[in-house]
Amino acid sequence: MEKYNHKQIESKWREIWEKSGIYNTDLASKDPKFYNLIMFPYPSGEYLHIGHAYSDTGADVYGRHKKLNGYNVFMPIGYDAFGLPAENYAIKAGVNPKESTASNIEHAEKQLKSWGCSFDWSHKMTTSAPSYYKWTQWLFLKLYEKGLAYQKEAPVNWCPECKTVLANEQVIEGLCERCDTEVVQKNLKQWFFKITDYADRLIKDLDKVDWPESSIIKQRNWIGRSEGVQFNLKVKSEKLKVEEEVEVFTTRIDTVFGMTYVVLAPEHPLVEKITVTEQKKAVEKYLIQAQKLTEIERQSLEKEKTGVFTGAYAINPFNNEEVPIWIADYVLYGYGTGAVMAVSAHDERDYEFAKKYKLPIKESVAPYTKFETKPGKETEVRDLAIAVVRNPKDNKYLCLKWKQTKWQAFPSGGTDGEDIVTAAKREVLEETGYKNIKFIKKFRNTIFEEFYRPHKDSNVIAHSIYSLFELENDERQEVAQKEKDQHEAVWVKEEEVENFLNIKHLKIFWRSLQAGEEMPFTDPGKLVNSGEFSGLFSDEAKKKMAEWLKKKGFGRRKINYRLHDWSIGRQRYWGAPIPIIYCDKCGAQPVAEKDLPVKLPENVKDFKPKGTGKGPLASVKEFVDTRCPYCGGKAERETDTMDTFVDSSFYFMRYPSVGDDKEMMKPNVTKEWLPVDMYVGGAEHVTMHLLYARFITKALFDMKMINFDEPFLKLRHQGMILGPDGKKMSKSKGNVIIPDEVIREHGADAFRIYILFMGRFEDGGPWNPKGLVGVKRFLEKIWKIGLDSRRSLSAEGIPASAGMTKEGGDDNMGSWPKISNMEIQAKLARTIKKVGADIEDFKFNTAIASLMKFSNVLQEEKNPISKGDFEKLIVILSPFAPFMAEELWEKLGHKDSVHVQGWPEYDEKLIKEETVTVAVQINGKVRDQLVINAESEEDEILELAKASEKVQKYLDDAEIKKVIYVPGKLLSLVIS
RNA sequence: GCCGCGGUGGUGAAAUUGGUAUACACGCUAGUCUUAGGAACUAGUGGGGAAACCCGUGGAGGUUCGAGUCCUCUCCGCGGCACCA
Repeated sequence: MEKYNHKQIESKWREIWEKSGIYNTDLASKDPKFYNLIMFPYPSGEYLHIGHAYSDTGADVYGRHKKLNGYNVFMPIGYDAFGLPAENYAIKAGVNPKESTASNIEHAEKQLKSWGCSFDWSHKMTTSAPSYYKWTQWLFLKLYEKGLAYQKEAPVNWCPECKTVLANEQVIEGLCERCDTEVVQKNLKQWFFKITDYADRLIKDLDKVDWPESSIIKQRNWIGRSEGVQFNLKVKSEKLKVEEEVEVFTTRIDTVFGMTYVVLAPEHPLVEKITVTEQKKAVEKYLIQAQKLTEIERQSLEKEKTGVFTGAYAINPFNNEEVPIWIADYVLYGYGTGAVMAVSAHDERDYEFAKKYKLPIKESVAPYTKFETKPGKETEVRDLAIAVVRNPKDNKYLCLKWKQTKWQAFPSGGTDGEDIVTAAKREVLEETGYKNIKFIKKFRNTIFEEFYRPHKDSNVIAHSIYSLFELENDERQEVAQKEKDQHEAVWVKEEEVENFLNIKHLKIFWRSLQAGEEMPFTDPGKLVNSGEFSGLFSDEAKKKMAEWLKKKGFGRRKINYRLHDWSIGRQRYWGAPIPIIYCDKCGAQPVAEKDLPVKLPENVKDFKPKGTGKGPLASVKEFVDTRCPYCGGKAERETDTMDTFVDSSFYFMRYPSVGDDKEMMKPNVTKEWLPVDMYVGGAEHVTMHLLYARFITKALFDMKMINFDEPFLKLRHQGMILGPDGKKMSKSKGNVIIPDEVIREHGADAFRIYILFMGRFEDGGPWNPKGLVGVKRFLEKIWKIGLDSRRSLSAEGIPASAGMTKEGGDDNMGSWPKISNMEIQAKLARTIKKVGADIEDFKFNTAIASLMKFSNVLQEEKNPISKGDFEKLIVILSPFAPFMAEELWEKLGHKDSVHVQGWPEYDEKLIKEETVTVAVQINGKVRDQLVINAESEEDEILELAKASEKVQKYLDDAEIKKVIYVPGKLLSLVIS
């Protein structure tokens, strides 16, 4: 029999497919469209690694399944070829990036073609080609027209190694994402895209897409919307001649009565104006010190907070109190107003700072917990003294276990006009009998608790004040019977108190007690010491206080975002030049559309970055010198190029229109083919590429150039394939696996199946080729079933063993039975259903498992499968093993391709099991299994179960109290 | 610290979403065939026990007739964010 030779088969079909263009999509076809997109590869000089193959294969299986289901599937491919990594590679190799990119692409293409993916190569494009970046520049002009591209002097992230500006998203823990160099801040005039204008819609429209929930959350957090108020405080400083105000942003206006100082970021413009003479020296010293710190040092959490007093004061508009104004670098100039109101009692950072500089701490919000109350009953408001008695000898706490209710609590009671400490002491004596306890301290915060008291049949709102005592000795007096009936005193170990008393809601109190100092309370609660707002809950207070500020003209509601505008200028050679011309007379002028593309000069000898703040293009005279498009006078070109993420923010819109030199997007084709139906790629792109692409889409939507405002309807991520050592693959660790060798040895089909079989698509994990043999066996099994004539029947259905020649000729498919036996028909139907459903869910691993299971059935089965049914198997196998499926399809006598067939139909009736196995549980444990007719009723099954020997053993003199029947699954008996 | 994901046999992993835990595969053990096999096939394979049974999804509680799945707490691993007021 002909052996399965993957090399021969795969190269044969690769060639045939390429010639016939079977995967080239007719975009004008009437079939329903399906835009199946993968994130296009970045040919940086490394081989495409196993992660690319993984992602593309998953997407390909999905796309092939769609195709078999009648969709006109478009799976284009191209190269993201501009940008830093490609350029750095070229510099290292000592060649022009254009050359190295071309050879990198050539190599990547070989790899991509070996994977057997149904890419449409006829729509290929490369972002570094003038025919592409013409549209990158065009996009820039459109955004410029709408005021969404602008220039400003701004502190930017500067990588001294790459000698360029980086977007915030490209700075990872203070280091350059490409070369791990420490990023520094530099003030430069920079081009930005105004993505912040879209912040709200970028959050809101996440509702419209089918994306992994975790990615939606990641984007939402990245944009970081927070609602608050912004308001002004008058500044008092001997230095000021005119009145000044400081504006602050807060999300916790409800804590404003607790403000004890104000902090300005060191860069804040007011710093200079308000600092008093006396403090001038100290402030200057601090500013110099702050400036020296790098971004990482400044942001490191371990670093103790530092700051300096300006000598000036701000006036809290709510109570006209004067509070000192400090400067501290824990306040960021880039967020909000660069100034904050500090409330040390209710904010961790302010608390830490206040503690260090001995600034006052003032409570304005108290914890409030509402427990179950009984509506209709009288509600009493009471001051409650709570006694926390600690035994210093064994570190246990005195608690009460209530008898009528489930309460477990500290001794406590109403104050009845006494002072808190006296009341607490008295309660301990009355309730527990302990005579000698020593007062240690009183907890600062009042804690509100609302609950129902069964022993008094009323509700109470308790204003609880906690006091700490230490037990001096064991001396006790007799406890009154009345008290004894209600509760019993117990000593609880410190580590058990939290659970015993169920005081989760008192966490702040308990933590403070343990820390030996009172920690800030940062949750919402009930306002205290807050003038007319006292008594309100945080929620209402926020509203009322915002209204109050607005009415008085001090401030307003404000929404702030963590997201910054997208800095897109790069002082590098290998990118699309920004199409702007600077004229002495007319200023910055956009290049006319008809003059696009502004070509990147090719014969540049020195394209290395200079580190001067200007890119290498600045020294190419022929490039720089030009004419003003407005007045025609002498002018100079912008020499920055665009961030690569601009290239990739619209490529998916360009694909269907590739080849059109007049328009970026042909209206008809675009309307038909976009948005993208399925997008597959890595989760590492969520806060960069995916966010930028959504922004650009919305901007173009607003310009009425497209009729959709979300580019990717469905998104799926592949997991990360790690090196065999379980670590992230990297060249330096020497653990990079490239798929080429695996494919050479085992074939693309085996590789595709194995990589998808390893685990859940979105999980990934360490690469371990051990299991590949199993997949190989599976493929060879199918191959044999298809080819081995010994397994086949004569046309009359007589088994081969009954007389047919044992050895058929090579390539003889033998003859097939007219129909498969019922068992096989049923199992095939189930397999078709399961595989289809699993692919749709991206559960490729279980789809493959069910194919394997079915192939095992065929192998064990003495009566083989009919030709028609075997063909169905080949069709559902074809997305996973496109080469072998095609070869077998041909061997079965077909002239057309297996990849253009229809997904096989199956009879739902076949799927229903005739008999089912029902488990019989007794008190939750499986005791027997019954094989019964699937149609059986509960009564019948119960009788059968009772008749079972195994069940009877348990039923002896026991009474069946309850019967639960889950149809076709299990019968659960509860017996006494 | 915050947000998200995960922890199941010797290994990679399944589990219809509250219904017989370990499908499928690797590995291992035994056997068949073979001159031989890193081949193929057959049988077995969570742990304990001779068996009846008992125990088992990181750990501790809870809800339920029934929990890998839900709730509370906790430990560990991974990813993201990180002084965002």
